[in-house]
Amino acid sequence: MDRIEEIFKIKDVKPTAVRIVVLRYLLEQKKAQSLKDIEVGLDQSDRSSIFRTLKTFEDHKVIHSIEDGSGMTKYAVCVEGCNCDPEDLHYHFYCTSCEMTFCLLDHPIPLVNLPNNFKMAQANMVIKGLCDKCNQ
Amino acid sequence: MDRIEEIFKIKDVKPTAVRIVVLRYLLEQKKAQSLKDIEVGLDQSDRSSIFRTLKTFEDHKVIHSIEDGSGMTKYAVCVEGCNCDPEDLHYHFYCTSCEMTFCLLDHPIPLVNLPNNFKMAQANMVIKGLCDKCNQ
DNA sequence: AGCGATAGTGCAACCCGATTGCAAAGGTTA
DNA sequence: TAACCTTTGCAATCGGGTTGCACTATCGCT
Ligand SMILES: [Mn+2]
Ligand SMILES: [Mn+2]
Ligand SMILES: [Zn+2]
Ligand SMILES: [Zn+2]
Repeated sequence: MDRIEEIFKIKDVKPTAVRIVVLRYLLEQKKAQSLKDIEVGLDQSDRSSIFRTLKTFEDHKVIHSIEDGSGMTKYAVCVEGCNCDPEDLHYHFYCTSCEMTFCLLDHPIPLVNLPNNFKMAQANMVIKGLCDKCNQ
Repeated sequence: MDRIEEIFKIKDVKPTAVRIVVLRYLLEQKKAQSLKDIEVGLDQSDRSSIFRTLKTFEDHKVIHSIEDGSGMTKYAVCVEGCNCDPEDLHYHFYCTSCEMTFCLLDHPIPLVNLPNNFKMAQANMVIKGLCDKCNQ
């Protein structure tokens, strides 16, 4: 069973035509993708179908979304075993020059001592600056 | 000299009618405000004027913006001495129940060891969950 | 296989926060 | 005062995101 089939099975998502091409596309990318990126990258699928696919994927923790401040939500495939719990979260890096957004997969976010009685459920942690390519 | 005059002077912003009411309004708030929040809170100033005022304030580090994932950028007045450098940044908390966004002023963000040659300039760190009021 | 129920897709329209063009109003300077 | 620059208000526009709806594919059952 290949990676894509496996993900659909583990995350309990029915594999459909659009879902398969979107997931395959996302798995090929090195940077997080916006809805527009995916639409352009696939060039035949409908935007609203991709949109609903992304919602489904996010609900089932196939992907996670990143608010990088660019105005477009970005999406990236979750790593194996990720359940999108606080301990699964990682930093993201947004390069203000090339406008790429990366998952810093080996940079888990630290536990933050919140004020009394505050309860953390998720987090969106984005570091902005210059990536290695742009920082010459 | 009161706080408002002082801020305009220190941050080198010319105090104009709209700027004065916007800054005064922001200083009164306990939670970060969206453009819409400010427009409603002031109820006579024009949205685009407020918008441009916020841009001016942000450029001059009078306020900082927060992308909390709600779809509306939020703004909060910087504390005295803040220069919006990495060491001045703090976590934010977005309550998914009451939809309020707070500055966690006494929670500075930690230094992150970025991959080789990456350079951090800014950050947008938002923790999401339930605030003390909503976490009953 | 046949049939009704359910889920997914494509298209077009809409929503709404953000942004801009432009002319009027205000302020500054010589 | 006259020329100039800045700020403001209004209306229009942009663009990402979202939704209604009809059509199609798939599923569950007989
Ligand atoms: Mn990620
Ligand atoms: Mn803040
Ligand atoms: Zn870059
Ligand atoms: Zn709350």
